[in-house]
Amino acid sequence: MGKATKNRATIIDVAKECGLSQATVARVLNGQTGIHVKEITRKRVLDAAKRVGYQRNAIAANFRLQQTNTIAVSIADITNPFYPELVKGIQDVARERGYSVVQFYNEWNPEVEQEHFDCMVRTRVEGAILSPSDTATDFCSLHAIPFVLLSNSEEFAMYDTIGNDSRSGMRLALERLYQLGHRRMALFVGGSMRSGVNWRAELFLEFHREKGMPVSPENLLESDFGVSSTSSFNAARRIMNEFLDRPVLPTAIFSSNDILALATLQVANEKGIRVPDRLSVVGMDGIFSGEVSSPPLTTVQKNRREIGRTAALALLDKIDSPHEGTAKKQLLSCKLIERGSMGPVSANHG
Amino acid sequence: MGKATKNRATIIDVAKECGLSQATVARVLNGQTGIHVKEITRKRVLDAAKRVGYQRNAIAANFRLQQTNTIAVSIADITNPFYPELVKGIQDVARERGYSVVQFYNEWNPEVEQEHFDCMVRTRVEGAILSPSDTATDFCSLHAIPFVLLSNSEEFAMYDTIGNDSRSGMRLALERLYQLGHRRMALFVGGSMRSGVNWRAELFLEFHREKGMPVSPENLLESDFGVSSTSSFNAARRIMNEFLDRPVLPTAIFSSNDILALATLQVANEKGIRVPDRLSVVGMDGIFSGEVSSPPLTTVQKNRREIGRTAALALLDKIDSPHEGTAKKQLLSCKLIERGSMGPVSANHG
DNA sequence: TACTAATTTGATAACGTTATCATAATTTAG
DNA sequence: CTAAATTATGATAACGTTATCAAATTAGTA
Repeated sequence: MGKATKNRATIIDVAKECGLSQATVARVLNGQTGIHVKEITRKRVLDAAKRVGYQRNAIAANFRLQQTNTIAVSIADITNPFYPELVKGIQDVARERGYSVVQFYNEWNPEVEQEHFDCMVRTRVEGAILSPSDTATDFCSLHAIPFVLLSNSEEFAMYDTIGNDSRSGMRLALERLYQLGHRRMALFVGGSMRSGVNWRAELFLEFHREKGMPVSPENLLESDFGVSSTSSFNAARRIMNEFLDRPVLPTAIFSSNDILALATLQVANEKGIRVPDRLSVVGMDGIFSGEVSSPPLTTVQKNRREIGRTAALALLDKIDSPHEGTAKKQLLSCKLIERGSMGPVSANHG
Repeated sequence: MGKATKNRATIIDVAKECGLSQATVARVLNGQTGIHVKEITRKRVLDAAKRVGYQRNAIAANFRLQQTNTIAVSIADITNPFYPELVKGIQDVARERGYSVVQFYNEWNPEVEQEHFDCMVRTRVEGAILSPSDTATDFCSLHAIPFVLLSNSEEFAMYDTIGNDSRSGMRLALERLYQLGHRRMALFVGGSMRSGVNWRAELFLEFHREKGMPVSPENLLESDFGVSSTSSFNAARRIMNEFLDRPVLPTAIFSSNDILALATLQVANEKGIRVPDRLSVVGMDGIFSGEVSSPPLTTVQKNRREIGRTAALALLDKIDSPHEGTAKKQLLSCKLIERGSMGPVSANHG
């Protein structure tokens, strides 16, 4: 019962209604371009279609054409504030080009992710945009369906990837902090399953070497990876609650994402450590929460909408011409958004 | 070129491979329950399927069965922090029950919304969860597709709706503020296209009448509706920038959503109006940004995940048994989450 | 007019699956 | 050791659309 076995009007019903063949009706209603049909019969068909309430059965059409006009998006978690904008960018481009988008959320679970891949194959999506749940994610079950990855990790060098140039973005922030007089900085990274954690630390150390600044190891902070924004945030708070009690603090903390930075900000506020007067806080991503914090968060903004758009365009290109030689890697540049949480080093910095 | 005309193995290929009829193969691979097939032939089929790399063609199956196992979700904007949680709740339930979810974002545009409805009909989704872009939204193009609405507005009394009991939630907050000694409160509402704006004001006034408190009209604030969170936020900031300069301020401001409240909080912080000592700020929704603000935002939390789950369950019920008499209305209760932005009225309140 | 060329319509075969019915193989009972 | 009951397999008709080809109509030209 209740199955969608509604007797909806088909092309044949329309044909009967207007006394023409179903071929003609089909031509009028869904006709490929450059097909001849008399104006008067067109009208006959259209009227009849309206009378019987015809609505094209897309399942049948897709089946006949062996195509779905659908692309898949696989991400870990739509409630992670990073993704909605990205998904929107994808949707925008896809709809423009007549594609539907179906989303899969794997909750960082590789098994679920694999199930999703199988589902993509079964449902014959025509392409996929994947944010791998893990560096070890195996794409071979996707067979012949074209896909691009959302990643800036080296691990996936053999695939087409779209990501942000986080390295340059991070340098941008560090340079600006240096320029503002900061000489004692901390790095706060979140353990992520996906990316090799350490390039940030390397870059941080390298930057300090270049500038001839020493780095105290206790200024390299790492927080647990959380399955949700809230849990990441709370983990980061715990770290900062301890760290900010130390007698000698850095003048600036760069965090590998905004959630860590917001936790830093909140704890600093609670402890009466004035931001940015005594501590500059810089994040990365550019999520909405950073706009509404007090003070607003300075951050290395990733243009998430643009990543989505770019990924979708790359995928659609690939669908249209699957030949391709080498893996293409696109790195979108980041932008430093200077807001109230960053300032020059002032006299009262110990 | 590039169309997904991959020659993927079909049931017939498997049949050839193992020397059995396609009927038998079909029985093994996708068989309905309670069908007899010898264990040895089952194995023959399974092996052959693996050899040729058979993956069921879901388009063909859907076509044959005239069903899609898909439900649609129509919302305005996934980047609005209210929705991702809700969508996740829907996805959870849907996947549990074997349904896929396809999402539509109408950007508050009723024409786009109608296009989406048409698309749902064409693609034969088996049900829809709709967050109407407007009180005037017309659902008749959905024909025989079962749907439920996400709304707590009276306007849609004739349909099945799932929403939050925002009225009770708001009372919860006002009562608590009263209990904390607040006698001079302001109401800050965002102009929304969807809901009759005024029930909040009515409730606010009614509450004050009950308690025998006067209401100064200048404490009824309204902000423009923004198409994005950022624009809502900025509009609210403008209002508050002016309002908080007045000589005599309320001791508490209740906002109809968290974004307005966060704008209030930020402007108050900028102006050195200490929250909650001199001003208590209470929001509504329970978005993530409220957890990470300084101080954290007290808010009337809507359990968005639960709304999603409830809506999905209601819809799937409706799909399974479409008889139904009267429209069912479910109002989920809200919860007051007390965080740092609310406190008792203190001596230093003018 | 008659004959070709262009245009317009109609009949029909796929697409890959599931479900129905018929047939073949096997078991059970008398 | 048959007849009936059960179990296992096969042949085939849908589902609604699009695309191919053939047929019919109209227009164009000598």
